[in-house]
Amino acid sequence: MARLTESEARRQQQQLLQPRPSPVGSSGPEPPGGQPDGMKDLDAIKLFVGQIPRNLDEKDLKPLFEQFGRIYELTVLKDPYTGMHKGCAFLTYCARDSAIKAQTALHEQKTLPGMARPIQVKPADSESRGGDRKLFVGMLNKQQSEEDVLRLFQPFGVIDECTVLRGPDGSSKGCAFVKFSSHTEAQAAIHALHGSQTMPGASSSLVVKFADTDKERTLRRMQQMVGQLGILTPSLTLPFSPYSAYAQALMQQQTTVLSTSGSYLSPGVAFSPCHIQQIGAVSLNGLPATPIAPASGLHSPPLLGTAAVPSLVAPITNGFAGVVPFPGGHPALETVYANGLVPYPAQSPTVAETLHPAFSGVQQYTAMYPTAAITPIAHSVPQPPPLLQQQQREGPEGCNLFIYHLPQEFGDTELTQMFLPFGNIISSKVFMDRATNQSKCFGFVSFDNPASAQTAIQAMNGFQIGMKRLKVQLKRPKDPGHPY
DNA sequence: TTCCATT
Repeated sequence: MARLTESEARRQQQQLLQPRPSPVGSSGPEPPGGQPDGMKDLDAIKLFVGQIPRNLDEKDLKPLFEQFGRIYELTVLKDPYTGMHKGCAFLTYCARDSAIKAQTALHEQKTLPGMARPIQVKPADSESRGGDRKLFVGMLNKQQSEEDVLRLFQPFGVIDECTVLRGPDGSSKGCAFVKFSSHTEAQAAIHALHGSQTMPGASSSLVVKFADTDKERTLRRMQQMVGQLGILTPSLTLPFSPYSAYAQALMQQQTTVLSTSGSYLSPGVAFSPCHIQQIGAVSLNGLPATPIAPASGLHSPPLLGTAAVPSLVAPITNGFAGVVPFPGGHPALETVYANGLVPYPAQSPTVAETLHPAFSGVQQYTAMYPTAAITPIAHSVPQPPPLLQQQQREGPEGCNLFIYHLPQEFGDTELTQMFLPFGNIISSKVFMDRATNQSKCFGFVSFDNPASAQTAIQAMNGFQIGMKRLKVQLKRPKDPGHPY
């Protein structure tokens, strides 16, 4: 709560500062009251500025850019809900010429303190018409540099940008982005190059396709997380499947993307609304929830609960691909789906029809997972941080969720895992009945930022598990004015 | 084998 008021105050302060002193480059004093922010040229260019340290705001950045001309508008991009600095900004000079000078002088030329990569100063996406022109290039070999890729693509048009993706150590990830000046050129390159050759050492032929959109990227990430959850928690996968929840969350995330092209989904994670209902039907029919969980059935195996979850947090929160401890998919996971649980006919079979094959799928799955198979995974995680052990730490206001209508079988671990994809979880707790040691079917999850909480609400509120629908809403803030 | 951010 302190954060919001702070940022509001800052915003107000900035507004007060609006009638600012005349910029360095301008001649003579401003006419009082006149020319509020000046006029911008009709052909002015809006610039995108990237790689800005998050502790710099407009007033910190102004001096850097003013030396190239009078600034018409400079806006640091912030998350609309949290006010969190996004590390980039939009900049428009009054004069087109200033923008060009700034781009020439600064783009990739200077690295701001604390940044790993040089500052980006280039026309904003909104400035360029012409839709898709950025390509993803896969199946390069790791020796190929930007120059090599450039050589490959130059014949098809003007290349605005060419980046080989690299790991933290600078080694190539075997793929690249190439941005052409037009969609047509990009299309031509795809046509000519995709599958055209196999780079020495690459496992298959060159991939050239349009790069993922933001939406596709988000989806892809969630899918990766879903995959990891399945690997980490085989005992939880069925029948109260986080899969079904995530599947629906995924469905909600995407609007038209998947409905038109589901081709890039792997079979194992391709869901349809029909399949989700099937999974729901299974759970409401009272299948044993966690076949290899300890006797109580209320808690997950400690190894999973304490070790596996934090290991998942790392890649989500800091994006270090290198720390993901479980490369590749899991064959057993495929098996479940291959054995008829998910791929039902689309007709809407009766409950009786769905129950049997689903049940056999469960049996088969658990049979392949003696606990011994899980243990090495948990052990591979060094120093399990006591993430779940800590007492209910509340997040800031707006970060804490109340979740009701949880399945009886859900414990803290399940709750945590269900909400992991939406952000960094500070704490999560399912409330238990003291007398019976049974879940009260509600709990709390705290994120470290309100945006994650909102995302989680959007994705999970109303989600159907079995006969119940989750209620996911902000926890009522403790109001000191109303002690009761 | 999908990136650092695009109001």
